[in-house]
Amino acid sequence: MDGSNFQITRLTLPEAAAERLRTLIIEGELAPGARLNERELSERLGVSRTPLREAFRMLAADGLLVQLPNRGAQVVALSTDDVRHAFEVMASLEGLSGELAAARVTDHDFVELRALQTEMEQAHSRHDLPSYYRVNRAIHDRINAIAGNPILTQTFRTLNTRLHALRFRSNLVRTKWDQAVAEHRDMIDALAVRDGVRLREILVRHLKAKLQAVLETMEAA
Amino acid sequence: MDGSNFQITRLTLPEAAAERLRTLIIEGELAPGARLNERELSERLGVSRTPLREAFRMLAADGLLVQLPNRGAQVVALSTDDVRHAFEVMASLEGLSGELAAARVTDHDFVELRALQTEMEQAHSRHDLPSYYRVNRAIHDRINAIAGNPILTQTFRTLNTRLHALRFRSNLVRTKWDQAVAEHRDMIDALAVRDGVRLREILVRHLKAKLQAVLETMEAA
DNA sequence: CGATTGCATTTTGTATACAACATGCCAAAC
DNA sequence: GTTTGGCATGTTGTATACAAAATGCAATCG
Repeated sequence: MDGSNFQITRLTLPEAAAERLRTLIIEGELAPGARLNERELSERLGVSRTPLREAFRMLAADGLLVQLPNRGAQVVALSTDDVRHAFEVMASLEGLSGELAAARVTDHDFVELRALQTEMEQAHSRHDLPSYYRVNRAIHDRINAIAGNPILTQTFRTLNTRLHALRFRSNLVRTKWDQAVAEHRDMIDALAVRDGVRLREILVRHLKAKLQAVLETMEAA
Repeated sequence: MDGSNFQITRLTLPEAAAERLRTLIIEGELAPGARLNERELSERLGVSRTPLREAFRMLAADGLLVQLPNRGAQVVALSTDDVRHAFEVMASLEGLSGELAAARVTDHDFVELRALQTEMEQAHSRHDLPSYYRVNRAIHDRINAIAGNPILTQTFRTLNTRLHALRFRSNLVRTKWDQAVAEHRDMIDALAVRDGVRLREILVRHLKAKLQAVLETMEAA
């Protein structure tokens, strides 16, 4: 990785449509359970029905839509059980990710992670939630990258995308936030001594806590 | 579940096309790396290009095809690293599956598994490889079902489908086969005493052995 | 009054014509 | 001789017309 990436990426029309729909779903513009009328949507997006249908298929593969034969597509409505199941799998994958990362982490990676950790603590003390989420994601992505298993990364990302449709961010109580930051400190420490087993444990526990927070948010709504 | 299922399932045209393509890929009729010409394939399948394209999108989501913009679809060619990575993730998921299954297994499940185990041993002593594979798969599916996490099942199935494109079955050396059967016995034993940790270990080890066998087959070819 | 059947309307599914793009070849320029 | 530009050809991408299926409503029958 040398950082210089000159590749220009033109999105294909179906990709662009899928991208747009994805944000519409995640931002709640298209509510869970909503039926998507092809003609209407194609007009709203300024795209004909053919590429829109391909976008539907992509989003269905992501688990963001379900397609019923002859009855079109609708936005998935996740049950609390779905969320529990997804987190169960994600915890396992994060654990694996941590174990692999501990085995492969380089000093250079470590410097980067420390920097991110500092950034996170600053966001925390500033009560800057958006920055916190951004850095949080960056740290987890970084660990995932260090693990060096693209299939793991992709599998995890897919599950994560599904859950994003919940928009559970926003209400994070103080004590949980403090705890999460502390857990991140522990993660970096475990990585520093390359203790894969401990890192796995921390990550699994971390996700369990997150699941609880998400379930509480869901119940509130 | 009452067993009586009257639902008739008509596959949609894209689904049917995808199904057909899937077997063509798995059976090697469409070789890894092969480019799929839309017009030609649509004629061979007796389907127009529109549903065929939707089938492409589904298979691309499964990871069986890659789609390059304006350059069509081609069958993925898995590298040994891809296989290693996939197995790494699958081992983790199987482990989780075992852990969950041990916590939830009922006596009735257990009777079924014992029956399958007996069937497997018979196939083994008959040197009946096809039956062995069938029962093997049934056992793993059963454990997965007992685990009771549909998202886990689906995630696992997706990864498994990708690997099936390799067609690594066939040459299984005697010692490995003996070992695999013994491992299955251990699995059932671990389930019997609901020892999730041990079941996890066995499953992870089991998959590691399978990976070795697959890599050897790949190198031979 | 309730259930059922047929019809009208809406919506999705498929085929196909046309547009945009990629690719390979050849000629011209340097 | 190598590179560049233009053209011809084939292949993918998109829009749209038409077919098939579902849905809602009203009329009819019990």
